[in-house]
Amino acid sequence: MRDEAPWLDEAEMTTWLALIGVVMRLPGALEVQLRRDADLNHFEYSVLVGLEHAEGGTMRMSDLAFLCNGSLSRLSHVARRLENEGLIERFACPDDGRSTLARLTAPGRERLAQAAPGHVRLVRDLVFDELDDDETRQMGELAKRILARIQS
Amino acid sequence: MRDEAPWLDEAEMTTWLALIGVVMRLPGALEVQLRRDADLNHFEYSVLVGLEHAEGGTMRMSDLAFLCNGSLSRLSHVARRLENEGLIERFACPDDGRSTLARLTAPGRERLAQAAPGHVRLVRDLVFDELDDDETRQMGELAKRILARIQS
DNA sequence: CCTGCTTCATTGAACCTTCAACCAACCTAG
DNA sequence: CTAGGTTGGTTGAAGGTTCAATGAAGCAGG
Repeated sequence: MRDEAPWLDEAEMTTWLALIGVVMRLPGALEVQLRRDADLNHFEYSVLVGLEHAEGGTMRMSDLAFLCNGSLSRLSHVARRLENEGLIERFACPDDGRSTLARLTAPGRERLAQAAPGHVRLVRDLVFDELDDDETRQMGELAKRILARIQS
Repeated sequence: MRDEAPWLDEAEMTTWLALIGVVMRLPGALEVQLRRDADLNHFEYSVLVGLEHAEGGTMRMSDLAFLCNGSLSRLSHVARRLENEGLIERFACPDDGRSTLARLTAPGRERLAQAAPGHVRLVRDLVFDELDDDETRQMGELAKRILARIQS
């Protein structure tokens, strides 16, 4: 309850409405394409992408959850679904008995290949085709600083 | 399947990871405060705020759904909950028999007053304390242009 | 005026996420 | 070595969102 301005000024409000608009609508826009092309939602897609970029297609559940911006519980449920579909597999970590490792399977890579081209095209359509190089850098820097605050 | 670069370049990827990070994590961060201070989720809060800013605290369901960046179906479910709690009321539109109007009640305003100070403080903490005036304007402009593409 | 199309809104079922409880493995101070 | 705390992960239940179906009301052409 420190002495702060009671609400946002006009410039801040304009920015906030645009930002929250993107935040609320972007996931839905992405999921339409992912569902259509590969029957995945955005979180499932990011799990598969996360594993694809990892050494040996393998990552600890905790690290994967953080990378995908989701809770461990959420990942655990999603991993069960993905495992039942054969897109990933899980096994105990040899180094730490508490940890579980998740690995991308060959069918998982295939599914990713189904989704990726359309996904990239959409991301370009919605974001990068609108921004020049300098604006892209600018947006990245600002988002990164805001993200750092959210994560802290 | 037009001839496009197969994936994002490094600058684009950096920007995308930061942006999607904000998109995935911001709602959760906001909801912690709203749930604690007023037992609302972010969508419910934005519904109440939308009505508060409207003439006579009243708005058509469709317009409200668009303003809140949600589907009409989602709003319909949420409106039922809010109405059961007495925070809003719904009634037929006199001008158009298809439309329903939603109005903010006095208890709704009270609930909003419970949530708002903490919400503003949090929005400042996460976003505007990190940005100077020029960056705020910059972010607003970029987000607005991206949002326009998502909405189209 | 009546037929078919579109808009506005609600509903139930399926699905997904969150929350809290739980358990096992690790770590560390005494 | 062991009791207590921390970390990593899973689970079931509760709650929220999406999707498709439904229906009422408006509108436009013949």
